[in-house]
Amino acid sequence: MGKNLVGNHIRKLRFNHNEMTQQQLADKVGVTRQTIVALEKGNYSPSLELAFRIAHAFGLPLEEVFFYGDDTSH
Amino acid sequence: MGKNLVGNHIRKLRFNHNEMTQQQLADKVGVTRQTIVALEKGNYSPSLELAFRIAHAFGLPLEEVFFYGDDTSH
DNA sequence: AATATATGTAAAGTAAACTTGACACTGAGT
DNA sequence: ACTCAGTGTCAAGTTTACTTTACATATATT
Repeated sequence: MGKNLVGNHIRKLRFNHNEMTQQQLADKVGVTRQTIVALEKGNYSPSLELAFRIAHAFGLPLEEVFFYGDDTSH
Repeated sequence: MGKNLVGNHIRKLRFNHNEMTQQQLADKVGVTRQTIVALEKGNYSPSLELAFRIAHAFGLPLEEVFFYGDDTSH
């Protein structure tokens, strides 16, 4: 049902990179925790605006957090 | 309302880079022409998925087409 | 003058992103 | 045994992205 073609490394980044909880990330980017859960699970892809804010929260360019199609590079 | 914080270079790219009409771009990325109009006008920001497809249509990385906040670099 | 192409706009509808509130499970700490 | 932090999930609601249809205007072409 409308297979989501966009993937992300949010969960990995929370642990490896920042040791951040879902709630902390949610607060930092201004959404609810449920939204972070949904994104990590791949239920849907974020708005471009939210994607920018999340990437910014990790101090990374957008395309190092989100990718289109298969994750070939990481 | 709810000022759109994401900008883009779609219109510039259509002319300078590809000589593409709104309709051609719309077809290429699988949306209607009205969506392209709205994006160029900055009425709203696209989904992340659509942003990826548009960047791909221009053969550019996403962040060379879309930017967060002011356009400092171009 | 007529036709075609490219663009702007607007109203009403659908679909998807995101919120709110609530409850369940696990693992660590006391 | 109890509590608490972190996570998963679900249902119902709001907001925003996107569609559909339709009409307007400007420029170029015949």
